[in-house]
Amino acid sequence: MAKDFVKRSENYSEWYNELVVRADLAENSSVRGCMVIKPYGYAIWEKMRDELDRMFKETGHQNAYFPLFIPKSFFEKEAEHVEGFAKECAVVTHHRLKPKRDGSKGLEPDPDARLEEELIVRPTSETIIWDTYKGWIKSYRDLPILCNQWANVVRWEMRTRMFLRTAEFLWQEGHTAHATESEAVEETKKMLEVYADFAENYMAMPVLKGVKSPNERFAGAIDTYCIEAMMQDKKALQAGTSHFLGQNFAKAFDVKFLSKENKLEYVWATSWGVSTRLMGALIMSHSDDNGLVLPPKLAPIQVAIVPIFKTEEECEKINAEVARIQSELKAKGISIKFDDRREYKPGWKFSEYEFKGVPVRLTMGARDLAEGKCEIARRDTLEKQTIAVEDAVATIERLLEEIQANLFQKAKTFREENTRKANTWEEFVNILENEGGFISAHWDGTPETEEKIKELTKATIRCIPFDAEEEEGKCILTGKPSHRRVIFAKAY
RNA sequence: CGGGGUAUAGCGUAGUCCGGUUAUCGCGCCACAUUUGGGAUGUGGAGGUCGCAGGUUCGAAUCCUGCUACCCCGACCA
Repeated sequence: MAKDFVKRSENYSEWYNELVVRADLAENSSVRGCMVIKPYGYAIWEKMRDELDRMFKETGHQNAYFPLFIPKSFFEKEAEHVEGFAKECAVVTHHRLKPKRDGSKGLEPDPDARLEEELIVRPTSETIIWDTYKGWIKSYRDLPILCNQWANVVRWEMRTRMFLRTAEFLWQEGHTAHATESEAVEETKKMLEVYADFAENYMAMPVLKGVKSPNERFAGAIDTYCIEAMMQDKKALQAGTSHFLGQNFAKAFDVKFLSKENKLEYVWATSWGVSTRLMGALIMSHSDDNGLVLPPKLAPIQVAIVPIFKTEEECEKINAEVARIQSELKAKGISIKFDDRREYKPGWKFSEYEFKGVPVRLTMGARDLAEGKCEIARRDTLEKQTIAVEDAVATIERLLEEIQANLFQKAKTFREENTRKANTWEEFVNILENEGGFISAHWDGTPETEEKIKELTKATIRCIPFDAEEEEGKCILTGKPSHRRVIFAKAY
């Protein structure tokens, strides 16, 4: 079974170049470009979802749910939005099947059951939500509306990649409505901060915060803010986006309100989302040749306890000793898997918890028991130490914090080591070819130049960092003046 | 949608060019025994519409035609 994991996961190696991850999180289903997320993988998603959900609620948001199907006409109302999504929609045209008319076996859509108007399986919910908000908003007293939705969406991509780009994926999408532009902009920024906080403090994944260039902007947005992370193969991954939509959707769906000044005004909007792509980001940020490495705050199992015994009598004695440690850890809210399965040998279990990314493993055998000791192993560094049983709880608690901090620091150092400045085109191309990673460089600010650079090198502007310093320089491609550096990289 | 490739047991595969005994091997699975501090060993066993549909042939995993699905490279994208 274990080796089976290894073989299958060789498919994942493309994510890491040389890295091989033995993680049995998901598998392709027979449906094109979709994936089945297996229980252990889903447990990680649930941990992420629960933390994000808590953060959303702490910032004043509520959950709601909107329909999966969106009438085609809704998409036609916002010009840029249609253009952005029209090429990748799943379209429902019929509501009934019947046996094939030519008598061959199989079914076909019943021509009599054709829908008057086609339904689109949501690729994102702006349109149906704004159509709904129209009925909710009459006065400034109805604002702001701060809703979030946990849902699945479908985008019929030409090419799919496990976790990063599947035809159907799980995500959350926040959609807010505000009375003023400044309040909406503030909301957009606030939610980007929530994402950055989550990425860095829970996923232990450092991110760059910034604004997207026009080419990379969300279809229908005035501005798209994003967090960008660097994976272990030095490619960039967009981990989350927060969009300031201006009054585009309010105008398209005619959502107006009476202000305090008794004037009829269009509503200001934002939307923001993160998806199961974060699972890919998590895997690609920390994993090593032995499998997954999970940050303790998101690990479904934080501590695995493996007793080693020959006889049932030994087993009982060890279990009794371990039970105490277990109940103390549980009281502190630490999740534990106590594994005294007879079916597998200890070595097998060690490997299993390693490729599942369990942060800490506690092992106790007859030898330890006699000496009042146990062995503690940490997943991030693979170090093992033997300690006194009475120190186990405190040691594990400290280790979990240490691992969380260490993973973040390691990823941050890696990113810093692989972020370089380029001042000329030669330098730029040279870094891309030989080093990879992020490149901080000047750009003349035009979409044409960005497009040209992408064509020549496959590198795109990941973001214009919020903290970019004012600095006079020349565009690496055109030599035209520029006032700040932007971040280029090859991206997923 | 363009270019290239693949489809044989739960997984990974040999055999296909050049048609011919009972379709190969490894992992996994089941039983028993010995094992248990880093993925145990031995013996025995179960498991197959050779992607689907036609065709050629005495005979097809193998040759021909059509279809479908998946993978890789492009264009697209969270």
